[in-house]
Amino acid sequence: MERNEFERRFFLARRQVIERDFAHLNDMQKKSVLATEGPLLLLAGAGSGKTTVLIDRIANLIRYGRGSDSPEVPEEMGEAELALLEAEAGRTGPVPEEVRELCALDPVEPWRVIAITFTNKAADELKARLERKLGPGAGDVWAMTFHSACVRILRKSVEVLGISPNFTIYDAADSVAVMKRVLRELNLDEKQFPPKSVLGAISRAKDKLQSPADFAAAAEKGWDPRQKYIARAYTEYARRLLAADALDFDDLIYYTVLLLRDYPEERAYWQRRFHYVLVDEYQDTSHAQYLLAAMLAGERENICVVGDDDQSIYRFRGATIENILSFENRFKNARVIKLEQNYRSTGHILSAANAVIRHNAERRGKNLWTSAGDGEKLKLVVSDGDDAEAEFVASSIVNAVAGGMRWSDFAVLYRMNVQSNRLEYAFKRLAIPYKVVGGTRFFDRAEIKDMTSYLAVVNNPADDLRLLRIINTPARGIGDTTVERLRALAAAQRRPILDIAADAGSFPELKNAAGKLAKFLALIMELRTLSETMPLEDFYDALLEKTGYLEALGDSDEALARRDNIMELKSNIVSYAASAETPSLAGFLDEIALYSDLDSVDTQGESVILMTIHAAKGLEFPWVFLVGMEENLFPSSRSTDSEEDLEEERRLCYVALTRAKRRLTLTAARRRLLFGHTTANAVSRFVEEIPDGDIDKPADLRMGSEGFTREPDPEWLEYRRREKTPFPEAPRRGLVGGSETPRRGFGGVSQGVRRPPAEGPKTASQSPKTLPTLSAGDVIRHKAFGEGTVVAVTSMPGDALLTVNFNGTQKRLMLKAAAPFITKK
DNA sequence: ATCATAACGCTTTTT
DNA sequence: GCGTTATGAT
Repeated sequence: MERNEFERRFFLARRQVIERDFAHLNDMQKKSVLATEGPLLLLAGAGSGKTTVLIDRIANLIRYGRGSDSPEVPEEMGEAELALLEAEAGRTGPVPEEVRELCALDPVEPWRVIAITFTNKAADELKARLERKLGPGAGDVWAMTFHSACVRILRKSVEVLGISPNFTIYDAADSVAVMKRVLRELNLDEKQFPPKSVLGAISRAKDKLQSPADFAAAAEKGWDPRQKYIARAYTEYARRLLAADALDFDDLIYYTVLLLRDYPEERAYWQRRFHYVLVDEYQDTSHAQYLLAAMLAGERENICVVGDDDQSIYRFRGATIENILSFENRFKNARVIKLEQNYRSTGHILSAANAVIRHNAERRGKNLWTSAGDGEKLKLVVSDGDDAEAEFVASSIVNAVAGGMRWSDFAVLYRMNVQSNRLEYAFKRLAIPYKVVGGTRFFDRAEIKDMTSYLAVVNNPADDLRLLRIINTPARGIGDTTVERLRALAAAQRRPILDIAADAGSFPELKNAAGKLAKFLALIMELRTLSETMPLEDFYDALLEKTGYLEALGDSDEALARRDNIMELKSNIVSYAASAETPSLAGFLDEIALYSDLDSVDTQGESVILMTIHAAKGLEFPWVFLVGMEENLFPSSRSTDSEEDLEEERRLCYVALTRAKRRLTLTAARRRLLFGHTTANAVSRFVEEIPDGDIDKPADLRMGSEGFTREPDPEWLEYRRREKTPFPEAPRRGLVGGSETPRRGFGGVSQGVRRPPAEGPKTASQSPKTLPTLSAGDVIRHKAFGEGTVVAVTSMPGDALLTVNFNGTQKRLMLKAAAPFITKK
């Protein structure tokens, strides 16, 4: 046989054998996994098995190297090996180890693979699934966010830029705090120069790799005088951060790009290190992030980016679809593969999502399809007010749980965090276990910021921002005047504040405070020493003790909550110390800077999840409620006058719709209390964009006539069974049977407005049901919680608070709200 | 220095 | 409507 012919056949057979390992994938997915070499753009629709592809791709690299994609055949391979491969090619099932070895062509060491994701959540999932697939060796793959990857690179290499490798990371709140001080110092009015928008301008500048000097030069040439002031703010902001050895989020990317661009040895080092670069959520990357990925890939150009232009929802913070749209221009021989088969949702859901997104002009075009069947139509439910909307959602969930679903099967998605309030209120009344993701963050709480500021100062005494926060917390007699003098001296001498404090004796204006400053300094120094000798969690205890923070809190109710939070931080430290390879104070600080509590969402836990649509990206739920489908809310009023903004909102809607696996309920309220005013908005245009064939909605939207959710239907039970989730018991007829309405407010019951009575259910709302009379000791049966004993009844105006013991766990229920779900035994 | 109240402003989404 | 911050009083 000619060597040419031999090699052709060998390559073919090898590829077929390798394919056996990925037989569970569809053709497009397989192609994506096997195309290991060169630039690859993967357009992966929602629910198209993108993560699976990413995992298998990495598995393929590690197992077979270039084997599936390169025609190269090792010299030593001969006819015997070919015969073996060709025989194996015809078979199915897992490939025997010795055959695998024949197929491998420079298998890739795990640490040569970097998979960059956008969120920690995604990175963690990637890591976990890689580990499951490949075993512990997978731990060496760099699966992390852009920001974490940059921290790791910078910790090793940043010194050439003249920045300390022990730099501190400033989060968004820190940045704002610094900027406020900068603006005050520059005498810039915060109204004319809102800190956040100045920071936004700086952020955009860094994305374009503009230094303060570059920015100032551009501002000089430009026509907008404001830019010159912003340039000054940028200069001073950057100066302060550098003086404090601090980098903000953007700096992490910015400096890494500078490092790779301007330092050939560093570039060479990192390019030699990584042979394969993968970027997830590519549609959400910024220009600088694209540069970073491209530079890491280097001339090898083994760069695989995965994204969905229809799911780009972070344009407002610098993400640019341009990256996706122009990938093939930048990488000339790029391959492009579309993944359009959806494994998540049923037909009507996908059809609705496709229909909505089709209204966007700026996109590559893609159509999701499924073989799962049509499933259920979506449903639109219009309530009178936001309170009724929330109650509808809450009672639907209780009903469904009574019918065998689990709390964790549900997600309630909304546009803005403030919308969670109403929902929470309704959920509390019905004692529904729920979790709100996002909103006020744990690490943003004052007492937590205090504690982390101590940790930050101990770790980096030059961190003036954090130092100022704690220098007099708890009060130790270092007042505003002293602090002001310290700051003035520090600014004048370009020295850290703590340095000045240490030198207090030599400044006459600090004479009065010298004693107190010395004490404070001694405290910090002592803590520093302790931090070097003690395990992290013990050090934290020592910190609490030496600072006297807890005592200073007092013992009010609020203080108790704060204590709880402080102990919660401790458990954070403990679990960090347990999981990190080499736990350190610096490592812990990195972690809390880059991780939000968004990352700890467990969709496993037995709770309903409430979150913004943004936070839901990448997640899926059997039943999704998408609330607040009203004009001015979604799409947000700020986005309706620009076509680009509107398209981003529509993509957001697309993301929301594609979160649902089986059932999707949209809700809108005729009146809503928003920003202090009652507003009445039309139903969202996005709802109108859903074909009638895919959604059930009231014939006359303004009138409303929808009923109340029934018990889950047999289809659901079947689905649950398929998912192998145990059923508590078969649904039974409770008090809320059929289409009974548990509370007023649904079904278009008007509130004193001249509106024709709705044709919907009206029984309960028109003649209020007599509330069951209950007293302590009564045994009741709750639709969702089962049997329980009433422990206490506290009467309240027009209602009563029940404390009920359900099988050992106590729940508090409002009688009126819970009545429809309760039967007295 | 600490507390209370008033005023304010902020209402998109977050690594 | 909310929470945060600025201001003033004790």
